[in-house]
Amino acid sequence: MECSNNDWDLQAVVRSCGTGTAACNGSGGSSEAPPPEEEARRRIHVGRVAAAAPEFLVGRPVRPAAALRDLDYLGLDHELPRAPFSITPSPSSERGAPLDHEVLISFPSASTSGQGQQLLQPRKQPGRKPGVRTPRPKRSKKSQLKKVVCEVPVADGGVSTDLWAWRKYGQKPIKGSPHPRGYYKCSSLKACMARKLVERSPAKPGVLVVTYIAEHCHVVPTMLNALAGTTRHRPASPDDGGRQASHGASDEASGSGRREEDSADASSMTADGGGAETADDENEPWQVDMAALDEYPLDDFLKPFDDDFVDRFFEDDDGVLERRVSL
DNA sequence: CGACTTTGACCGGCGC
DNA sequence: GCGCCGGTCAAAGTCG
Repeated sequence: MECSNNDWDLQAVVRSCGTGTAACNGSGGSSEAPPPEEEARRRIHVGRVAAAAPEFLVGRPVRPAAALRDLDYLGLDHELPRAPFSITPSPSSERGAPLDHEVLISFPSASTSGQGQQLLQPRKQPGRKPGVRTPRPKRSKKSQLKKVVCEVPVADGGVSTDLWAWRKYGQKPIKGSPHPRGYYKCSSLKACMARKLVERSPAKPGVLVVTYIAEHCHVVPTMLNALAGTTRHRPASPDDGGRQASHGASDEASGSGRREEDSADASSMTADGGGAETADDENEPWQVDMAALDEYPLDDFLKPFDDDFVDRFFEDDDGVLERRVSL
C-alpha cells in the first residue's frame, strides 16, 4: 500500500513541485513548518512570482500523493519535497535570453540521489506512420511564455499538491544531460496551454527540475469526483522498471484518481488565475477550495512571507486568487 | 470506451 | 543559409 517501492517516486516528484509548495506551507498536513520569516524573505525573490506562484501557494491541502507515473525514468527515490522552497530569478531559459517573468523555485535539501535508476523496458514501438504529415499550427513563441522553474529534491516527500491534471505528451533526451526530459500538458481542458517540463538536474543528482510554462485558462480541477475513474494504477511489477508501477503506490490516490496527483502543481502556472474566465463554472472548484481554506487558513500560510510578496500575490492579474480568498 | 503513456517523426527556433 | 536541438504531434498500445 503505501508507496512501497521506488516505483512511484517520480510521479510524486513531478507533483512535488507544486506540492512541495503547498506542502511546504505545511498545509499538507506535513509537520514541516514553513521557514521562518527571514528565511522566507531571503528565499523568495519576487519577480513574477507573485503572479506565477499563487496557485500552488494557495496552499491547498496536500494530498498524499499519488504518483506520477511517468517520471519513473528519472529514478527518484520517493517523497516529494515538503520542505520550504525558495524562489529566485531563473537564470534563463535554455536557449533564449532570460525572461523577465521567469523564476526559479528551489527546494533545499535534496539528498537522496536516485539510486535505483530503472531502465525502461522496451515496448513495442509506436510512432507515426512514415510519410504521414499533418499540418501543424505555428507554435507560439516560447520565449514569450511565462516560465516558472522549480527545483525539487528527489528525496523529498512524494506528495503533490497541485491539483492540476497533467498528461504526458512527450519525453526527450536532452543533449548534455543523462536524463530525459518529460513533457506534460494540462489535461483538464483541451484549450489550456499550461505545460510543464520535468527533468533531473544534471548538476544535482538529487534534484528534479520542473518548469511550468504558460498559464492555465481554467480553474483547478479539484473535483476529485471528476477525476475519479480515470485512475490507472497498475500493479507494480519489477518488470515495468517500476515505471508505471508507481500507481500502485497511490495510496489514497489510488482511490481518487491519479491525475490529481500527478499534477505537479501548477501552481506556478498560477496562471490559472488568469484564465479563470474561461472555465470557471465548468469545474466549480470553489467548493473544494473553500474546504481547503478552512483547513488551512491562508493567513497561516502567508505568515512567513514578506508583506510585499503577499501584496503582489493578491494583485495577481487575474485575481482569481483574490476571489478565492474572498469567498 | 476513454484516458493515458510511449516513442519516432516532424517542425521551428537559435547559434554559427 | 545550414544544421542542431528542443518541443510537439500523433499512432499504437495499455489499463481500468
